[in-house]
Amino acid sequence: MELSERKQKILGAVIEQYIKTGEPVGSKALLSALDISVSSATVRNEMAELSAMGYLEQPHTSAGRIPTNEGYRYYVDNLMVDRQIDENIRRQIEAGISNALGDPEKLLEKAGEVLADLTDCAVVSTTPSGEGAYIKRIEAVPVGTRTAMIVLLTSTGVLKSKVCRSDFDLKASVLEKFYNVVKASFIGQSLHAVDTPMMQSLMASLGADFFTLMPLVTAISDLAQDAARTEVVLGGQSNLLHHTGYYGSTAYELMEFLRRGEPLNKMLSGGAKDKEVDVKIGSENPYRQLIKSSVIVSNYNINGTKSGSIGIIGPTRIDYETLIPSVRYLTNLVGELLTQTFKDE
Amino acid sequence: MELSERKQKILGAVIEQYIKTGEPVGSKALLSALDISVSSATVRNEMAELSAMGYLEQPHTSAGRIPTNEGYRYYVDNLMVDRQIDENIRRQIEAGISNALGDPEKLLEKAGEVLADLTDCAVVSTTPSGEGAYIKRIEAVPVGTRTAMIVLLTSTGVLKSKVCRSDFDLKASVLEKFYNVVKASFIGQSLHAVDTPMMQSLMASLGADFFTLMPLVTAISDLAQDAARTEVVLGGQSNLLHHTGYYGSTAYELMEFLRRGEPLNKMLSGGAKDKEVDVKIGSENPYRQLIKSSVIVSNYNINGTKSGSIGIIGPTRIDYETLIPSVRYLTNLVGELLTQTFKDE
DNA sequence: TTTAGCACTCTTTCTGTTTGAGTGCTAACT
DNA sequence: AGTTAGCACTCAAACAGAAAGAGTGCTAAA
Repeated sequence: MELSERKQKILGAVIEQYIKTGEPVGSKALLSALDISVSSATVRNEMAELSAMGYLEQPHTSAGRIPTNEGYRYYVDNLMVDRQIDENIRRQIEAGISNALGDPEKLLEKAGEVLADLTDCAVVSTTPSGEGAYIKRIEAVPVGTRTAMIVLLTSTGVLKSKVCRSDFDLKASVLEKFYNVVKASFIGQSLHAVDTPMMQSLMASLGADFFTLMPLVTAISDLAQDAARTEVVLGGQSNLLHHTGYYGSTAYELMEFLRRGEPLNKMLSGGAKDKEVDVKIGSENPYRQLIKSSVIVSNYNINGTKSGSIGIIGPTRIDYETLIPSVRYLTNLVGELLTQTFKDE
Repeated sequence: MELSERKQKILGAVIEQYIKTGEPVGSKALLSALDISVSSATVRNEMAELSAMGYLEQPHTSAGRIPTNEGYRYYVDNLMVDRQIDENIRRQIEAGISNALGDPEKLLEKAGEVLADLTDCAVVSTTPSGEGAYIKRIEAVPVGTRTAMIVLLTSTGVLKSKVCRSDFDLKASVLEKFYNVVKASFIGQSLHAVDTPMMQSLMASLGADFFTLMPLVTAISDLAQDAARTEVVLGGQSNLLHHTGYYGSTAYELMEFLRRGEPLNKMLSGGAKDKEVDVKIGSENPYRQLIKSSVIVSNYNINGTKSGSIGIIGPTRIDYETLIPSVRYLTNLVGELLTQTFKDE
């Protein structure tokens, strides 16, 4: 659908104005924001056509126009200037996560906080997928005569731990056997390699030690699966309460949706396939709880392969032009940091 | 301040009714809920006196009465029946955290979820304090030629990790020296023993290895401090949005307050000194953001010593009679579980 | 001490009115 | 053709009574 240059200018101005003020914008108000020398009547005619095309709508007959989802879409795809990141914002981001090295989850939490403060949106991100990660180290630390904490560390820096209880005293001899098994069967294995068949054949080979080692070994398997699972890190939910439109049960439902995590995980891993930054506006989102919201997602790469995503969730009336570069910059930065810290050598 | 038996009955009935309905309760409505044979006029007179005493108030002249903070206080201290926990609720709690063994933080998260679902309140808890915990184990796992992940485990099951970067290659010989230092100076030490003087004298004794080991050793110190710090675990914030009275900027401010953590930490560690369960109503709370809320806190003990707290935050109009036993039961259960898992032997 | 009765107050709801913003249309103008 | 001025029209928001209803406080009698 081609729009005349003037229509584009008008549509863009309406959207930018509406994003700024939150009020429906009328023909007169628009005129002053527009450096075009036509009368309000002309603008009115154009706006009427834009409405007919589905880019604008009126809350009621005598009100100004607000953008439809299609309007925003056209704006994001065609009108918006894809700017570089603002220097100030860049500095804020860097200051925020400069000293946040640690495991990936902590880094993402910190990054989420920064982005939430910056965008006044909720921030969601997924921890690096287990894809390509292998088991770097396993430790069993006795915490009681018959309980031990099993700790597993992956090549991507994910650290998981679990307390497990045995039916026998965990004497040095038992631990020694445990470490032998660990060394022989687990260290260096990819996380995905620790699956049911693998565990079964391992169990079978344990022989007489089966009963003593079983709880410890199943704990490892649990941890490996845990580490392979991407987790959703959430931040800045309360920011949403700022925005008009998120109140009462709407706010509650959205919060509950965010808390659940699993749908978010699906959504994030699905999104932004080839694009650098993916924008989903209102009803373009796959979940009804997000029907009034926009989501901006970008992926981060570790060692050049797509490993996770960071996204922001806010009202459809959101400053796409400055937020998109922010999200893109942050994901790139996170990717770089994680790559640097956990690179294979 | 002594109240006649009838006044007590009336005050109690007003409060219970108001908790149930959320509407101001008038003399007539009360009459039917009260098994007393007097007229509404008499009740009216009594209510007028209760108002004068500061236990009840009217939103406006022609409305029914609602309890003041002092009213709730009198109810909680004198009128409420301190029931045992309801059998159904007990089962729900146990079902919820039965398989949540792991580190304390995970357990508290799970427990918080259960309690939040049960009470429709926000739940806050603090992880066990470092008091009495000692360092059980330290590991350095190389994740790059010059980066290593340092992992520290305490006797109370707290696991902390941090990536640190060295200026030298972390060869086996370096690690060996590291473990010698660890064994000699850290293992078995109480978390509080790792302080600045201790670190200084340790640094001085390192001699030629100072520069190679320094980053690793300071990481340990960081982790020890980290582990000694109690952390605030938060859950069920979105529940608050259910309740009338939490909307708009009130809701936002409360959410932000919860997010900040530090004040909560102070509040929880201060509260419930000798009492089993501590109830703070409205303006009794030390922070203005909680002026419209009630907080019910209880402590959990590990090995018989007070180690942390779990509390719920909701509107002042809250079902104290059933929620207090729930909080008490859960904290006891959490204490037992943690004691069992990490007991000294 | 209790109660019936009643005047009074104040919120809530509704109804109608006014105001103002903004539109769409028509007819004139370039 | 496209543009503009003018004007009637629509609708939300703001305001103002009026009526209904809930609940009170007070008084006087039981």
